[in-house]
Amino acid sequence: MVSIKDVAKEAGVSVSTVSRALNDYDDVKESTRKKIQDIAKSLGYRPSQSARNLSSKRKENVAILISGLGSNSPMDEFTGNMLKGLNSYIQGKNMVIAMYGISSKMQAKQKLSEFCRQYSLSGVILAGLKLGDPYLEEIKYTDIPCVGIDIKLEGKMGASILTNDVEAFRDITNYAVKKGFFKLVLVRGKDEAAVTLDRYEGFKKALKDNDISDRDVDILNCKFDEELAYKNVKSYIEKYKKRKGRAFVCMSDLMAVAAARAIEDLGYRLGDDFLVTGFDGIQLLNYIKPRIATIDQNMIEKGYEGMRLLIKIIKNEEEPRTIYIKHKLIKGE
Amino acid sequence: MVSIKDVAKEAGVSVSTVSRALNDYDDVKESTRKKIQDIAKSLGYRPSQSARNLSSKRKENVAILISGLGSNSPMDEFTGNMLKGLNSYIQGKNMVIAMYGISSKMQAKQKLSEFCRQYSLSGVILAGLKLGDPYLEEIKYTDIPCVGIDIKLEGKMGASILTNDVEAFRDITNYAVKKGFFKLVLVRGKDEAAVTLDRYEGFKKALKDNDISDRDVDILNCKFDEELAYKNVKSYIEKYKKRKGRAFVCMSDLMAVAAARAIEDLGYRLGDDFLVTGFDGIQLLNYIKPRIATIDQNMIEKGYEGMRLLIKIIKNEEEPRTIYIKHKLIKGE
DNA sequence: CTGAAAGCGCTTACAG
DNA sequence: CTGAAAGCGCTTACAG
Repeated sequence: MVSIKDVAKEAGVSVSTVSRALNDYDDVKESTRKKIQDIAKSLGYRPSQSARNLSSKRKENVAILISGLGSNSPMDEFTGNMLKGLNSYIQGKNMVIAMYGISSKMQAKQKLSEFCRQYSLSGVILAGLKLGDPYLEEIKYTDIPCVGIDIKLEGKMGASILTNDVEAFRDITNYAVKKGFFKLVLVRGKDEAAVTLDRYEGFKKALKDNDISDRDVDILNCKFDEELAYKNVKSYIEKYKKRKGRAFVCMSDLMAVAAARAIEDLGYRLGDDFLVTGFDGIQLLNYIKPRIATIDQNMIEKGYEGMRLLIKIIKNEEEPRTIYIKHKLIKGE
Repeated sequence: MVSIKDVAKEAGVSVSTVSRALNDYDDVKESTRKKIQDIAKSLGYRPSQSARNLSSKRKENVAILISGLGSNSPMDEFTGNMLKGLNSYIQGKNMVIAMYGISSKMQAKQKLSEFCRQYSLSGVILAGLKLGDPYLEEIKYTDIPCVGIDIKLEGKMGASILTNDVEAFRDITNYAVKKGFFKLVLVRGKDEAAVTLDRYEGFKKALKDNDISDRDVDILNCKFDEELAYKNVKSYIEKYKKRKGRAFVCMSDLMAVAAARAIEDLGYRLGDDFLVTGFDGIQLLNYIKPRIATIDQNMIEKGYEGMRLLIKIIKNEEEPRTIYIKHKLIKGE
């Protein structure tokens, strides 16, 4: 295995010169640099990251820490796309990102700062964190740049990449109303999720936008559970048989798909008798007919922006901040 | 940041003793070890991986190298689930896995051995590799343990985790026949893909199993392309209007979904007039009615086994070899 | 512009 | 059972 020494020997210079030449220090004669670069290349020399981490202070090692990876359930589309986004940013930048699974349990055992020291990390992206996770608290006081995906990070080093759930849900609700459905049924997510509250706020804003009174609104608490959504929507319709013309405004696509199924199973026609809208923008919707309107959260973009911001923060070229990724309304049929 | 020195000082011993105590060497007095462990814990000490990599020969750093991550398309379910599987193996094992995107282009620029040296890797899992990728050739002669997911790796250090595509496709074809469909239409993938050839072989075996002659078989070349499958199936049926009772045996679920759509769009009934079978076991099928029969490739298990095998090989507890992950026939409606 | 030298935080023969 | 010391492969003040 070829080390910096081999390059130095071959080039007839000292290791310090090799190091400076390869790291683009400007106090190296151009001809020397050229020679060293050529030799390094021909030898297939690659500096050991470990040695670098050990000797250098300024390092740019980043990692994505994902909570909930260890389980045996299929990977959700959001996380997958976010990973894609991360990687598309560093692609070609000669960078590398490590991925670590962090359960709530392990967060309790090892502090984030310890973790970062152990793996020489100078910044992390955090995904899948839940309210109440230990790292959330620690981040408030840490000096390691952290970027939260879909979770608000506090503290002077905490940055966040979010969807503006309030506005997004307001948009989709307004869309339903514009389609002519003035009586709304909110298919709601679970209360513990921060997004539920935001989306609910957006819902209420849309009500105000359209002067819709609470009497024209019902709420089905479905906790982001498909089966529950199916059951609740079904029994809701059965209960109020004659009351067609309602829009089921759902807080997730999966609940929307379940709602649509319930409606069709009862013999009603989608988009006509009832309207269903979703939220998330998952692939599945491309295969369900008629097309359900939804909000695309643009997870690839979130991953990309998260990575970009993290790098900039580490390089001191940007300040930690919250970035809202533009959502996109996808119309239905 | 607390280092091994801090622990040593606090414990009143030398750093060598701390190192040996924490690494479970057996030449340390039990009381000393206990004291050191307690102090290390209370101080929140974590050994620096970089320092370890540099000083120690035996290391167990592993990484997953994924080709095709840099693109902007959504992450496919297979890769996502495979990642889940990997992580579920190392979960709780106090291990960590790095993830690197490797395009074909970058493979040409940096040899695998150089890559592994740069990041102190003692073994890698390779996913998404295509026939003809540079690393495939290099692996034949490398001494770094490599595990290929869904790709056959050669050489004394090459291991592979595969689906037995021949048997799996034979199974699903037999299933179609058992359902009473003796006239088969193979909806074929692209020729360049290794799996296409294997699945075709399985298809032919099933023909033999059931004494089906070539005259009762048609082949639609659809290249794993949904639109092509839709078009081809549609025009095929239109051409032979009266010939109902055929089974479209598809080499992928997505093509199967397209085929099913084509059939329904023509006004025929699925499972009755025509049968459609898939291959892969993607989530989408859970939402399409009637349920399309398929083969579940069990990607989570593949990731899990890949990780397990790699670790064992590195520890010299198992030899590199090919493992076929059991596929599962999922019946349709 | 270049080199000698210290040092990063560990591990591991070696000596006792 | 324990410690002193060398060494892993780099980076970076410092001297010239």
